[in-house]
Amino acid sequence: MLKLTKKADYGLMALKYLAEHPETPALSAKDVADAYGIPAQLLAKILQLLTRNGLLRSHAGMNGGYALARDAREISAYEVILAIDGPFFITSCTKGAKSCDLTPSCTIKEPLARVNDTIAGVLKSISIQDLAEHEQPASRQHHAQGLVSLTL
Amino acid sequence: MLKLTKKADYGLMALKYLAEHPETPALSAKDVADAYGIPAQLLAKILQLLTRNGLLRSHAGMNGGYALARDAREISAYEVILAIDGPFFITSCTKGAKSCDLTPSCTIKEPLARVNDTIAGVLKSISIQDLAEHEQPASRQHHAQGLVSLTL
DNA sequence: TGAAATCCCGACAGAATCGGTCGTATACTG
DNA sequence: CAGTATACGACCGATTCTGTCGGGATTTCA
Repeated sequence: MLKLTKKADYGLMALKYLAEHPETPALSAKDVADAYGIPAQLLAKILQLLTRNGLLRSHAGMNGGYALARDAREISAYEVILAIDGPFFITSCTKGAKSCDLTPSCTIKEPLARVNDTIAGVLKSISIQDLAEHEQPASRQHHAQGLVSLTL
Repeated sequence: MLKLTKKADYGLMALKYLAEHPETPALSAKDVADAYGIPAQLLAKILQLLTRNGLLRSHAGMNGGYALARDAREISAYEVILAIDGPFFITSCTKGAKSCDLTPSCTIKEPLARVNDTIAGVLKSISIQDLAEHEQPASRQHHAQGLVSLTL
């Protein structure tokens, strides 16, 4: 659990790819899809989503394609994920400010909301630029206490 | 996206409930389920999972039920989620140390692995105790730079 | 010993979500 | 006008998730 959808992954990969090719004025969905072996039509839809949300600029016609709408430093992973997967919230009962569906139960959500915020914060702190040069963003100081990634 | 399954939610709620009732030697799955309006049989399975993973101790027979296997302070949200949902990883292609399926593509995962570690760290830092007394754990110093939870 | 309470666990069905495809319409280029 | 490309809705198959059922084992207690 707690994983990104493939779509979000694809989206991040695509933006990264665009960030790595600043010389070309635009890259088509197919170009990017081929570069990574991603289903082209699927990626196309994802890029359209990103365009709708203002992260990309698109241009139809020959030599058209997509380009970053802003500097790669100004686009966060958070925005990308939000644009593609919609608003996320770590808790399953997510009716905005509303409490849990029927039961007055989920007293658990206040603490988890802070976890959610923390995650969002980390995601916001990661830019496409950071992905492109894949090494420590170094701007981050939370090298997370020891973590050897238990993930089993 | 990026949300816990209901099972994990239920599991956390149940542990919290147990932590809040230290006087009783054991609570049955039904007791907890009724307290929150959770499907009893489903919760039963979840509690069994937690027992198998050493987070709970169970006792059959009349007046049997479940109790925390350790102090609430010594059980982290991370363990609970791990026990219920299995190992998670934020990236979708998660073949352990292996890289992405076919394509040599996912250069995106190294940075995201660090995000994953950060999330895991936060989750590890939250104990059932923290959930029970639902206020700032205060042990956390990353009050996450400003975050107003954009989650839309 | 027998009944009741309770945990244990595998199998399964319905629903939701996700991944991916198709078809068509629209826009731009030359 | 022809070709390239985006835009977008509909749809389907696969997986995952939620919840239920049924049968079994263990403990308590009368």
